[in-house]
Amino acid sequence: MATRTGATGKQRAARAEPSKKPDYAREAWALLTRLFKAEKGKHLAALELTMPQAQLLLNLDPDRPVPMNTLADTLGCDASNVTGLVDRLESRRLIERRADPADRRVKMIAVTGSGAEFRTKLLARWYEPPAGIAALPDRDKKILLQILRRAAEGATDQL
Amino acid sequence: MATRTGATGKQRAARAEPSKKPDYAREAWALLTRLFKAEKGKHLAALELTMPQAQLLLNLDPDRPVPMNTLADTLGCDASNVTGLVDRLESRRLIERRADPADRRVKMIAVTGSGAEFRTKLLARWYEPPAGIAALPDRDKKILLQILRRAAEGATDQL
DNA sequence: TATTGTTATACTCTATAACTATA
DNA sequence: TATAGTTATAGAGTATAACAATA
Repeated sequence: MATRTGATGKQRAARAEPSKKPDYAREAWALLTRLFKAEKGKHLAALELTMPQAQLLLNLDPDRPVPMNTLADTLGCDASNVTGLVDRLESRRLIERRADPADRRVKMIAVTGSGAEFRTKLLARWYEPPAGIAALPDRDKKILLQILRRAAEGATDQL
Repeated sequence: MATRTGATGKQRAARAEPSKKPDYAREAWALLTRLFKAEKGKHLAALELTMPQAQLLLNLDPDRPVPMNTLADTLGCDASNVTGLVDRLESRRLIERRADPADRRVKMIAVTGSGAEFRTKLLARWYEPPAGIAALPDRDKKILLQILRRAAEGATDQL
């Protein structure tokens, strides 16, 4: 949105043809886009996880097993898909299938002891800000968060 | 997140054990992490592209074909992988293989006419900031970018 | 009948190794 | 011999459809 072909306010010259005005938000987002790719990739490689496996693990509560179909909903994928993801994570002893006494069709996914430990490491890394951001003065970090929170409020259910 | 076991005013006490102090950068990054997943997913679905296909397309210059092996380097994947990606994109007539007169082993990947058009749409979407950020007052956007640029400078080659 | 999880099947992405055709 | 691209193969992610067990 906001093409604003008029060309008026700030930008003095630079009214060649498309009359591009500086798009701060777009540039910021482009910057972040590149960062994300690199950061998440590093974490996944370090922990030998794939993105879907990490998502599954992050969406588990070590204290409360969840049915596989709930997991499929949470991850936004088909149930048949969850079977495979759980298979692989279970083979690493990070999670395990448990019976549900209330409904014998259901299998509850629980985080194992070592899985909980592993998940803690994952969680610590996953939201760790990139070096450049972590190195910002506290004041900047605070402003950054304030602005993003404002953005989150503004969008109905964006964040 | 943020268990804040201490339970006090601002901070002051709260020196239970982990003594968690508010981590602005971490919270900001967590916020952004969720946003990215949703945003990029939307774009890819809308254009019927997979992430690697989008990356390939974005890394092409419509005005200058590149050898496949260069593409493999750029994408950071194996050459055998590029073969398949190019196959699928070529079957959609978005790109095409061309001979290199200088070296008959090489195949140059060029963007087709409709491919260039398609890529323009992709590019427009790809770095489009989320609604919440786009809706921020211009002043906030500007500050956001300034801070991120500072972060980019700070990190040797982070961004 | 409806639901939960699995299996069968079919794509895509990914890497490694082997192969072709060039250099 | 070395390099560019392909093919063969294998494992992971994904969805759809069919199926078994259980509600």
